Amino acid sequence: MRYQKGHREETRRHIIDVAGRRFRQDGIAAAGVAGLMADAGLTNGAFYTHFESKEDLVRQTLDTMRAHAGGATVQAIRDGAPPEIWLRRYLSPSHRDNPGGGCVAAALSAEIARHSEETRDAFRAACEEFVGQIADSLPAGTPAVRRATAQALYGLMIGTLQLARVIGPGNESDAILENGVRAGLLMIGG
Amino acid sequence: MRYQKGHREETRRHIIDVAGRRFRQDGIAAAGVAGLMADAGLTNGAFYTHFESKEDLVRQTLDTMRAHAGGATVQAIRDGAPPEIWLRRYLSPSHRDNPGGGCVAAALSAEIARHSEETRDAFRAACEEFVGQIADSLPAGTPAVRRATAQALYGLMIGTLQLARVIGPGNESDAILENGVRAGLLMIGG
DNA sequence: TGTACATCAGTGAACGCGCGTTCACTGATGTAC
DNA sequence: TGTACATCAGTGAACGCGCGTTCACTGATGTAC
Repeated sequence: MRYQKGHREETRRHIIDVAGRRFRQDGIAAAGVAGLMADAGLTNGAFYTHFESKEDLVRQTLDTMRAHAGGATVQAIRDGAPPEIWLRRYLSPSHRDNPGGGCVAAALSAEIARHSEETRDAFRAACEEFVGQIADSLPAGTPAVRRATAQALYGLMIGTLQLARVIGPGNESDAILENGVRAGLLMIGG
Repeated sequence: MRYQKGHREETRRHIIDVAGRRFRQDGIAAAGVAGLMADAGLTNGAFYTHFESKEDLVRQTLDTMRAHAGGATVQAIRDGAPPEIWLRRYLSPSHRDNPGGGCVAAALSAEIARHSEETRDAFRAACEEFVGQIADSLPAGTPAVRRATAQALYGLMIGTLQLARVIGPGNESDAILENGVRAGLLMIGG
């Protein structure tokens, strides 16, 4: 078969899309190339016509996610939702139980910290973009103060979501999330 | 050779000690059994006279760490240091640059969230003990309020340290840590 | 006291397996003449 | 218009490697008689 124009690029994006989901869900190391390609409806051999290596895919995946570092939360922020809304959305049971479509940092920061400088740079860019969006969404303060608050808020969000994920679905975990929301609002308000 | 009494138990503890360090430094999946045993001065075969499986070692390592979940920070808390001291110690460049001797949650929470329920239970126990110690160290509030604050504070600490680790040593990373300290103190004060 | 056997922590080679990566090949379509 | 070759996305078997795990064996010491 011969393919219509743009097919190759579409396939590349599709592989990245599948990889982004699997990486966040299972971890980078645990998501194998052959499995990713099978998920994408292809065989393992085709992988290397699109990417130099698995590490190249990781970097490209992080680059692509720049604008989606916070998962669905970033959309809420873009839509101009107030902090209470997107904070609750980030620290929700739904986000906790679906890491595959969620925040990259909450799912992968510790693992990526052990990758190459190049990969970490791609991750950092994604995080900084998200922090910037949080800062823009904050109601008050100088740019510097808002950025500082946004950064700490992001740390709180990541750490709290991870704790909730380790504990797993249930009342105790829900309480930790709710607790994080309140602490976050306090950080914004104070 | 024959070994003196308690030798076996000492060896077991030594393997756990080495594993705890390597797990936090390289991740659980990346730390292989043969490598761990070589680090402990033994050969791979002896591993299974001490542990049922690698997962068994992971669980036992987490159990052993119950009282050390926050790394060196927990000692400062026990010594009765005020929050500013141990918070600064947790969110320090030294802790950022030495995950092997540091907080288990900051290094492994995302990875452990993908392990079995049994392993996650051991991790949760370690975390709860640490949160309890943080709560006891807080200056004011009812037990429930202090516990809630301690939990959110722990989330902030974990997430902030991870962000600093991904960025790596440098001014930007140091600023994130300092920023986290200030946000944490604000959470305690407010 | 001397001898035969049991115990026990550890050795190191081997197992099957899945990983990331390579490569000869396929087959449909485009292009040159 | 017909034919020969180039292009290109993808196939699928194979590569070496390190993983977790197993197992026959070692060698020093304890114990029974």
